[in-house]
Amino acid sequence: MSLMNAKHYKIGQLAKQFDISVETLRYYESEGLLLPEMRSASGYRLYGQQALETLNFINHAKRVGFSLKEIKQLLEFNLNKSQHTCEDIKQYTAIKEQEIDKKIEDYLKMKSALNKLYRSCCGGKESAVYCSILQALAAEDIDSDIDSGLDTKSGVEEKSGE
Amino acid sequence: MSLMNAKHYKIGQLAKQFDISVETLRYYESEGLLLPEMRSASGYRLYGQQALETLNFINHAKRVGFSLKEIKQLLEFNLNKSQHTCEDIKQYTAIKEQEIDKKIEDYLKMKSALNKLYRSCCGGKESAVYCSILQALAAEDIDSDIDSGLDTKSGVEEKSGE
DNA sequence: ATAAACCCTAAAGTGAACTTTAGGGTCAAG
DNA sequence: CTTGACCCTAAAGTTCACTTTAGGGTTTAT
Repeated sequence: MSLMNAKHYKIGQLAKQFDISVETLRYYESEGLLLPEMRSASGYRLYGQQALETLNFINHAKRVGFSLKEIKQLLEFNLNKSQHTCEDIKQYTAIKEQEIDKKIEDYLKMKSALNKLYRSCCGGKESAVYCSILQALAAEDIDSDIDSGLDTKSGVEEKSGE
Repeated sequence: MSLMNAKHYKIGQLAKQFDISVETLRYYESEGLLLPEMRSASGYRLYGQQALETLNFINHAKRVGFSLKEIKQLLEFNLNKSQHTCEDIKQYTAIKEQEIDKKIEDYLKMKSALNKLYRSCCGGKESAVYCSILQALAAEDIDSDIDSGLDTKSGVEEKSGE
């Protein structure tokens, strides 16, 4: 019953297997994502099969864009599968997908604006005095939402002395 | 000569014009991006026309994805246009575009992997015990690069006591 | 003249995911 | 028996772009 002859890994061995740092593993522990199965007499962390699976799960979840906080939640889902529905889990990924869509959209906008700048410039060896990139960045109307009150709003009149 | 009757804005007025916080303006100053033209007798920051232009430049540059550090560099380019070439400036935007391309690529990969998970799941009200999303995240081979040495590497043998 | 609205500085906090530092035990090899 | 590789903890630092806090002057309207 208390006989266990399963493999156990010290933190450095686990780190090497997954190509991450031991500090990261300790950090994951501090965040409640990956607890060692036990400690040796001298206090060394000993990880078992479960740790390999958890770490694998963490890596996969990271790869699809989940934050550590979200991964913690997903690990809980996975641990208590029976308490949750497919609907819940699917919804969780749907929300993440929307977030990622938003980022893609934002970056695509940036890329397009940036590429417009890029194409506008000759890129030659002449001085940038008339560089159209700098001109465009300095222009007041790439996107006009700053033209309210520039002429009419109150300003502080500065009279020579002061 | 020392007679100047240009408009000057106090920090709160400038903040309102650009719809940002006064703290942000002070932060930009601390980062060397936006210096007030002068100070009033009581130490209030007074911004002039130049500040409006700089802030406008900052906003445009932010919108296309430049960091504040990079914007500082761009402002320097803009200030000393004649010292730089179109080639330099164009190169600067090209590098940024590559970075953004990389991000888009990364996020597209995430989206695709995530969507694959999404589509695999029935999303029903039944328990998640066999949820294919959780199964996929727990699987060891979504992307096989962790199969080296799992069976052969050294492990710590743990014998009942200890 | 007083209260509200505004301004100032310096320093610390935020969040994410780690990394680094400092100081100190443990274990295997030679 | 000591050296080097490995492990431990607690706490602070990193990056980015701000925000918040604390404590205190100034200006404006009434």
